[in-house]
Amino acid sequence: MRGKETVPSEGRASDAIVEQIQQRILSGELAHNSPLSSERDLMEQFSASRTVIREAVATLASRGFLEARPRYRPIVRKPGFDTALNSVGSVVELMLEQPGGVSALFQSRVFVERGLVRDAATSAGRDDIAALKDALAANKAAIPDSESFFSTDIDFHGVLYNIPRNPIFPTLHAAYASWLSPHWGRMARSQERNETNYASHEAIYSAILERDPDAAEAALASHLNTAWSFVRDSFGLEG
Amino acid sequence: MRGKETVPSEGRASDAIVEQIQQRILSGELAHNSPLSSERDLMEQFSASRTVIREAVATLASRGFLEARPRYRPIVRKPGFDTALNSVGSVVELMLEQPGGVSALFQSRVFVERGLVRDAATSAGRDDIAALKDALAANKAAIPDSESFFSTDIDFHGVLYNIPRNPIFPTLHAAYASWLSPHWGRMARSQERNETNYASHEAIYSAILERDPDAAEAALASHLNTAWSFVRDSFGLEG
DNA sequence: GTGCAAATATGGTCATACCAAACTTGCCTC
DNA sequence: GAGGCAAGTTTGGTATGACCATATTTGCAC
Repeated sequence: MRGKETVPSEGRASDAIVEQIQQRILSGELAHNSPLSSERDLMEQFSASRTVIREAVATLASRGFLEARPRYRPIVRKPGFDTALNSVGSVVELMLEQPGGVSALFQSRVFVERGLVRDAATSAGRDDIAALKDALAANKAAIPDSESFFSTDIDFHGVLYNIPRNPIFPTLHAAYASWLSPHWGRMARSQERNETNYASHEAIYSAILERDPDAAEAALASHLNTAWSFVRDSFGLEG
Repeated sequence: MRGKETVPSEGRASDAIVEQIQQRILSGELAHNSPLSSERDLMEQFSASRTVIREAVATLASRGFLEARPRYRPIVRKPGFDTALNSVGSVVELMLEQPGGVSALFQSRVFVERGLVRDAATSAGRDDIAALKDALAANKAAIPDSESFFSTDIDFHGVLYNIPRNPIFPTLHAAYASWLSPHWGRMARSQERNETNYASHEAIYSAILERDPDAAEAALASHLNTAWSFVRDSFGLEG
């Protein structure tokens, strides 16, 4: 007998398998970073055809539970907040190519960071302040080297995202960094600009130290909007 | 001859097909909401096996370019910002099941809306105010009916997300609504609580009218935090 | 023209086969 | 015994062909 009786009721046969494997990953039964069993093994385990197994694996991979490089064994990945961002990445990049896309994303970042510095000014703890101070110092030291200035710049802003003690924010920061960097990276750099940017960071820091939310927000908005207009003009973007 | 010579060089055969179809969708050659050609047609068009075609379709579906219900023809979807959020959905839901997940997400919402009402207070236009007023009136009228109060409540907050004129925000609002509703939905409702919530909305509206960002922010924070503590206590959540 | 039943097209699954690249084994050299 | 290399084996990627159940279309009857 060929084409065996197909289960008539349910939707997809692979769904059940996806569910089971997903549970095993979440429960730790399948360890993080360990390779998945071979497709032919899984066929036996679930008594399903290879077609279905492959479909299940593909689904899990698209959800971030497996990392499946073209010709290698899939690797088990226990997903975290970063996985979520990774899975949107491709779609977001398309959005960014549409008119106004980069601008919209950047403006949302400005919005978020305005809130972050306000909160920092009103409620940053001793350790937060210390972290900001360190990041600022590193940024200052990097002024001569545009490459590392770029990275310490990102780090300085990153400190702000840590202050809420909410894991969503650092993830968000990583997302902004990875999505916006491609555009920033193409921007001309100069020590002069580095100095300007450093001065802005210092102004933000000072306002936070002085517990002045309005000043902090204003300094940050001015800083980012200046940077934005520079990037925008660097290669004809809208907004 | 069976298993014809497989292209040795490239990684996945389906990738090229995915790319082409994706382009046709983005260019509009394949219209939004139109059904995709049948798999057997696509086999001819791309001279590929059904295996590869199906894999390509599955990939496109997972990226949100196609909506593939179990037994129907895939439907072409030109992705927008909402597609992106939709594709994170499954991962986010897992995050929410982890300790502190719901709390973290909700606190991020409070953060965003605090910023939104501040901006509304400083820069809402005539039409924004009108929209808020309408939403508020609808909310008031719905006080006796908890079901529609819930929905007009969401709408009222939604108006705030429209004010920045940035397509990311309405999308974000939809995301919050869909991710948090499952938890809200289980909360006990009463006309009394509806009245309390309505009063909060009115307070927010008034503060915006009076162009008082601090009052607006305070009113919103108080409103959401009260609601949160109510939900939290309703079924033992942390945070 | 409308309604419904038969015919057909289509997506979902199974089984089998073959290739090329990845991985394992084991022998051979230094 | 450590290291390297070649043969052998496993595994993922793809192609075919077949069959089921359901969606969709066709076509006849009223």
